[in-house]
Amino acid sequence: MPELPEVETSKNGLLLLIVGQVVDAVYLWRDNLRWAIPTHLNTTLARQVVCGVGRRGKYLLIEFEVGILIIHLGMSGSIRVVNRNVELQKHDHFELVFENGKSMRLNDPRRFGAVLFSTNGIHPLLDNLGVEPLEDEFDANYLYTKSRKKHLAIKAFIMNSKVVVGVGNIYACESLFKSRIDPRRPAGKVTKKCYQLLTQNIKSTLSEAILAGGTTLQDFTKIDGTPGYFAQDLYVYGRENKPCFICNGKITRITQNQRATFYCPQCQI
DNA sequence: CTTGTCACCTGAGCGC
DNA sequence: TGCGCTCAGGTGACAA
Repeated sequence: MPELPEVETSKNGLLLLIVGQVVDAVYLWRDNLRWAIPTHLNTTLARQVVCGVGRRGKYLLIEFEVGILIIHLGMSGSIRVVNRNVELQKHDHFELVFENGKSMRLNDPRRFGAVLFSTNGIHPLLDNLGVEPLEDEFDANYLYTKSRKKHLAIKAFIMNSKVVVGVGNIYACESLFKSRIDPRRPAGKVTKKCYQLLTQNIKSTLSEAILAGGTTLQDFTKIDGTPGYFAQDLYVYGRENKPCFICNGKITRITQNQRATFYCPQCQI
């Protein structure tokens, strides 16, 4: 579910709601998600003040003086901030209760997400991550240089978090469509001119999705539990056999690396 | 090193 | 209603 815009949407919500708040209690409603949740968090974070909320790729970073709480939403995770007396929902796995009576809850049905902790600001999962797509260093030259001699498909290339973080299945499909690039093209054969288009379209697609509050297909909700509205702006994702908005041809669905790819065979070459 | 596949897990939707 | 099947926003670990 959550790609970069969804994580950014969650981050922005948390910035408003939990920065400056003091942790009253930490609840681990189960001991693991994708990995074990550090059991010491209830003592480590007690009485700690949230000093900031950040994001690296699709990782949410909740900053304390004693370290950083690292949260990943996996495929089906979402975060809500509610009053602490609100009843727990099914799949609420982790909870930070604050002294102001609010509670931040991580809900994740499929449990591909993660809750981790770093005392020194570094973590193996955050090492070796590629550039942020909305930063200036992510440009045509970067992708062009990185892709030379690569034989894998352009779609897999831009979804590789060691190249650029935060571009998931939806936005990869959408950005390639807007750039009129066939998702199957070998990354190493894509011209710099095409990469110019592609980097611009990745940036604009992600930015617009952030403004719309992310894409809600099934699980994702914003901090207040309401859905994002970017789904109504999708050109190809989930539109198999529907007419292309540009040429009226049929949107096609193929499988690449066991992930669905949607594209227009007429427009994308 | 590069590329592709599997695994992790629950739930929705569909055909029968 | 219910069963069995397919599919779903991610990504680390491993195989070839």
